[in-house]
Amino acid sequence: MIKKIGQCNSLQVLKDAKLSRTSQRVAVLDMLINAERPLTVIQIFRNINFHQKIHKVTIYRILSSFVAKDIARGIPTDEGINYYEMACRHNPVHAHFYCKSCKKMFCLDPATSSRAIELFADLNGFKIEALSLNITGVCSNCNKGGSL
Amino acid sequence: MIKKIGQCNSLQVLKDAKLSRTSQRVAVLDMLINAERPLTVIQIFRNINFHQKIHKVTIYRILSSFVAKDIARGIPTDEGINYYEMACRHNPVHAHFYCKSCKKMFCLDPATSSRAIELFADLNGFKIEALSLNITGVCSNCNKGGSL
DNA sequence: ATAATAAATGCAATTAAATTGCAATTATTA
DNA sequence: TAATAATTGCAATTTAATTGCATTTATTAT
Ligand SMILES: [Mn+2]
Ligand SMILES: [Mn+2]
Ligand SMILES: [Zn+2]
Ligand SMILES: [Zn+2]
Repeated sequence: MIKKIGQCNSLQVLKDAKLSRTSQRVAVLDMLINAERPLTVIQIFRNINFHQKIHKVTIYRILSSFVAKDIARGIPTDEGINYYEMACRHNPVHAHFYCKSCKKMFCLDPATSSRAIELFADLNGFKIEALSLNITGVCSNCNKGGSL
Repeated sequence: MIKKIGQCNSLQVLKDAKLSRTSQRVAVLDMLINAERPLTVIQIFRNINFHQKIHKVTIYRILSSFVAKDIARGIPTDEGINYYEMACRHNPVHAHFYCKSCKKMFCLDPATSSRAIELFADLNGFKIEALSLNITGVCSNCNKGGSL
């Protein structure tokens, strides 16, 4: 499991991506930048709306715009829920672990992840747009009754 | 990409799993056994209902029972749709390629897949229940205008 | 073979994530 | 500061999947 290291400046990220600077986008982006794990739309919605009111649909649209601009990436679970994380240079594509118990998603070691990903580098004729390696199970905290 | 080799007998599979033998279960199971790629509920529904009437909800429930008994496994896509394939001894867990264009899912080489999967074998304290390695993109057929 | 019991199915209604249309608001640019 | 373009809020919709319940079908015991 890794911890986020690299930090980005949300205003700079938006400027580079040529996305207009709205308070909603800044709020969502700051949340992604500071998150220590991928977040769902609902998690972002709840956290932001503690202080600021943003419509849920807006968060869907903001995240879609981030994904389109390669600012963020979406990680779908077995259970059909999308988690989002930064897709900046500090955070290359990597594998994830999803805990069915606490519903948290953990980022897995990027070195091991990239070794796995490289194995599928040449699927001749097939154009690869995204690769996801997801493990589902129960996290160590939940295993020892941590969710109580 | 691989082709299905191993065959199973649907009646025997149901008996071994202690699932009662209904015409609906036999139809769904035969379809999975003979499929050359994973199928969605809708695909199964359409194919079966060409000759036999089965309610869509029944297919959902049948597939859930198959997954619970490890007869089949579900493979979710980026787009939130579940594909199903046999989970018998002839078909170990492996990676998949999902074509966004034609919506077909392809099974990838199980040898390469298992090498990738082994890399994540020991996540200490984390109980692994499922592992999925999914690549999304455009298949070779669609790449050369095959979907036209 | 028949009756009793248990399981599976069909149908309608529901859930929940995600998407869309459109009017109102906000940001960018000239 | 005004004009233009983009974004947001809200309501309605879409769609995969799930649930409750009455009916039908399969399994089991007699
Ligand atoms: Mn991650
Ligand atoms: Mn497969
Ligand atoms: Zn957990
Ligand atoms: Zn294709």
